[in-house]
Parts: sequence; structure tokens; C-alpha cells
Amino acid sequence: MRTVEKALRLLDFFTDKVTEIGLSELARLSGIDKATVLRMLNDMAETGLVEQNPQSKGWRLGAGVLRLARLREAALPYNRVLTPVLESLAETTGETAHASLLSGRDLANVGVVESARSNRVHIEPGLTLPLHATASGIAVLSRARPELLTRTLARKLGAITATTPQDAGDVQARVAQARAQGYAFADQTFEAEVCGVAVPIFGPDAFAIGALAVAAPASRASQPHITDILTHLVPAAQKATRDIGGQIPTL
Amino acid sequence: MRTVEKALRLLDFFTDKVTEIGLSELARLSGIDKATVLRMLNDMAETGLVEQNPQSKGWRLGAGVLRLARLREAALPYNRVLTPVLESLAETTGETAHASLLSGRDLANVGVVESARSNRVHIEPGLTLPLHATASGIAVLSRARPELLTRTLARKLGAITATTPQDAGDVQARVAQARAQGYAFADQTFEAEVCGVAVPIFGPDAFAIGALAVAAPASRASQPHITDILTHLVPAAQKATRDIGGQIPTL
DNA sequence: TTGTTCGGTTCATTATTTACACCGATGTTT
DNA sequence: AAACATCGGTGTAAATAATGAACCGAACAA
Repeated sequence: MRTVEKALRLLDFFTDKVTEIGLSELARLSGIDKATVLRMLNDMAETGLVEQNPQSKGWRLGAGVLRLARLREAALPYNRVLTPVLESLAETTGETAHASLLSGRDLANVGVVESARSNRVHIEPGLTLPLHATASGIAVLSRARPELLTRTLARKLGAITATTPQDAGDVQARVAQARAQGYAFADQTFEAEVCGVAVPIFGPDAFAIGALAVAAPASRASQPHITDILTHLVPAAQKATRDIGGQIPTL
Repeated sequence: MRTVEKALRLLDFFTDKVTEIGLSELARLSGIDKATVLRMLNDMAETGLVEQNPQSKGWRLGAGVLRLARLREAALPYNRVLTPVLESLAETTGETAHASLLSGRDLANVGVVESARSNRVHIEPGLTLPLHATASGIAVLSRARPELLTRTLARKLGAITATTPQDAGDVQARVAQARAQGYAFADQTFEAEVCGVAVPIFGPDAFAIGALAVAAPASRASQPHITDILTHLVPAAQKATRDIGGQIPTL
């Protein structure tokens, strides 16, 4: 189908753990012919998006992504703004805090500050969060442009854990509840043993562009603890929205 | 020709200053048909590489680049390693220091620490440095895989300032000199009134993968000052090479 | 009104992508 | 050592996907 998108989807196979992938393996993972994958990789290498390890011949993300991130950050300094908010949030709640932004079909994790406790939730840098299976995703859907919800529900909702909502109606109900409450709660829908609470961050047009979230071990996610987290999380998200030049919706 | 590369080249029109570009303007800049540009942008938006400002309809770099940069940094923490080196370099030399890495055809600026002086060189974040027209580029070429030099000389060498070397032989001579000296010096070949000194940073195979550089106003670039800069720059680059797991060539 | 410009859509033509078979090299298993 | 896999990479003919001109409605200017 669309060659450009197919090529860029190759990048999704790189994760926190899998930092280098060989040609044949990438072809296998993507289901695309080796020759095609190689041409795509070479094209992306020309612009620095990926690079080849000269020794192992494996491919990895290139230095160009660092440059692009600097450019983006120079234009919209979200990282600079969100990091202090995350730090204070992690400190006051005693739990791991993270921020994510809408990026294509789903949410991109763009900042994490882990809790100081020894029993804490670890969140991988650069993780992609599915909209339907995370507190952040539900929070965003509850306040994003309405098209996003319909588009998301139209796609197949993959099960990540046993409690991941897969039914469109189920997701819709959670979104409605989040909208009513002003926050979303997720009980191990993305990662076992982890609960999440999330509040939307708004753009200049008062639609959600991302979320601020706190993740706690399920064993610690009692109702009072969640309530306590929210007393810190809600104002933090308001501050984040303000600091990035966003607009909190009036109703 | 190659659609993927053409699409990614669109990103090169985003700079420090030009952070948002409309469809028609981008088509004009790139010389590609509007319909094609739009399809490419939509494809890139699906993966979060770019995003559209819903109000102005203009396009800008997307949140996905932040995610990719985090992934790359988790795998190869060059930024974490280079930043302290740059900071000490800027302090000891009293001039702006920057680091760049090979990224596709040319060098990508991936770190800058400006001098504390009031008369200092400003380097735009995310700037792309042509290999033939900067001290960093010449330094890299002097120690990179030989193919890079031949490939670079084969391309047309654009003039950026009046003193930019455009003749392949001229560039080659500068590269040879840099190799002999261990550093490269550039007198206003990229930016008027700015001189640069650069030393290569090496990868695990003892080929250059980037450069560490110091930029000074031309008015201050006396021979003794350059010599003084080098006494700090050379060890700094060695430390940078060591810290990123690189190998300094033996001869 | 008339004329630009904008973002976006359509569709027939065509040029580009695609996938198969194949290559030499490296490494494993028998 | 022989046989077999697997690797990264290449060349090709076939077919699919990219292309660009014309066109649309909406803003805005003269």
C-alpha cells in the first residue's frame, strides 16, 4: 500500500530492548520482502533516520532522530516544560509519573520520572501506548477531537493483558466515565500488576493532545491512595496545559 | 525516484526558524506536486513523524520524533555522554562548543553549549552541517571510512559563504591536512565572522562517527587562541570517544 | 465581480516498487 | 569435510502503487 508509511512502520520494531535488527529479521517481523526492506532502510539511512552498524551489519535508529527531536523541542519545548512537572509529581505521589503525547495512531511516551521507592513501576523510555488499553489513552480519548475516538474504535482493539477492554462499547463506556470524572483509571489493562491514573493535557484549541499519568503497583492502588494521587495529578496536568500554551475546556 | 527518501527530505525544510509549513509552500520548496506532498505528509503523520496544526492547517514535526530520540538515547546514550564534555569545553575555552554526528549524507548537530561571553557564537539547535564546508565536516572526513570522502566529493559542493571550498581538490587538501594535524580549522567557510576548530570522535571500529568542535568569532580567532582551544579540545574529544565506547585509531 | 491563494480530492497514465530467484560468505550439523 | 542453513545483498521482469494535471469550495484582495 503506502510505501512511505510501510517504511516508517519498520521503526516500530525498535524498542527499549531491541535496539538493533538485522535485515532478514526485520523482513520477517514486518512480513515484507527482504529486498524491499533493504531499499527502505537505505532510503531512511540517507536521511539519518536509521544507520547500519558496520560490524554487525545490523540496523538501528540513526543520529538524525536526535536532530529532529532538537528541532521539535526548539519549536515546542514540551520536554522542558513537562520534566519539572513530572519530577514534582513523582515526589509528591511517591509513584512513577509519565507524560505522553498523541503521535500518529497512538500515544508516545515522551517523559518518565520514576518514583524513589524500591517497589515502583518501571516505564520503558520511548514506549508506545495504545489508546484503548491505558489510562492515558482513555483520558486522551475523553477529551480529544471526536474523530479520534471513532477512528480508534474502528481499528481492532488488541488484548495486551487479561483485563484489556476489547469491546468497542466497553472502551466507549470507560471514555465516557473518564470524561465525566475528569480522569481515567486503568486496572492492569496494559501491564499486569500495574494500575494507572491519567488526566488529559490540552492543546490551544482545548482538545486533549496528551496525558499526564501516574502508575502504581496494583498492590498499592487502594482507593485512598488513588484519591491522594489525584489531588496532585489534577493540578499538575492543569499546570502542564498552561505551561505548554494549552487551553483548559470550559465545560 | 525513491519515494521514501523524497518524503523524508521534506523534513529538511523544517529548521530552527521555520517550524511550521503549509502544504502549498512545502510543495513549492520541494518542487514536488501538492497532491504527492500531501500524501507523504499524511503517511508521516500516521507514524507521528509530523503533525498538522488543526487551526492553521500547517505542518510541523510530530511528537513521534521525541519518542524515537528517547529510544535511540536509551540504546546509545550519546547525549548524556557528550553534554558534560561540551559544558566543560565551553567553560575552559570560553567559546561555544558543539558536537555533531554523521547522519545520512551530512553531519547532524546533536549538542551545543554556548559560551558565557556576551560576544559568542550562536549555533542553531538541530542544524545540519555540510561535510565540506565546516571544520567538523573536514575533521570527520579525515578519519571516516574512505567511501564517505569519495561520495562527498562526488556530490556538488555548494557555496555557503565566499570562502567555502567548492573545488574537490581543495576539500581533499584540507582533509589531508586535518588528518596530518589531527584537527580541522575552518575560517568562515560556513558562517561569516565565525571560525571553527574540530576534532573527530571515533566509533568502535576506529573510524570517525562525528566531531567535537569549538566555534569562535573570527575577530577572536588568533593563532594563540586556537592553540589554546586545541589543548582543551583534543583531550575532550578523546574523552568523548572513550565514553561512547569508541576506539582511537593507533596510527 | 474578478482574480488569487489556500487545502484538499479525483483519476488516468506511467514509472516505481515489488517479489522471486540467485549470489557469495559465514556458520552449523552431520 | 560434506551438506545444509542462514546471513546480507543483487538483478530482473511483472504489476502495483506513485504521480501530476485538472478541479473543488473556501478565504481573502483588488
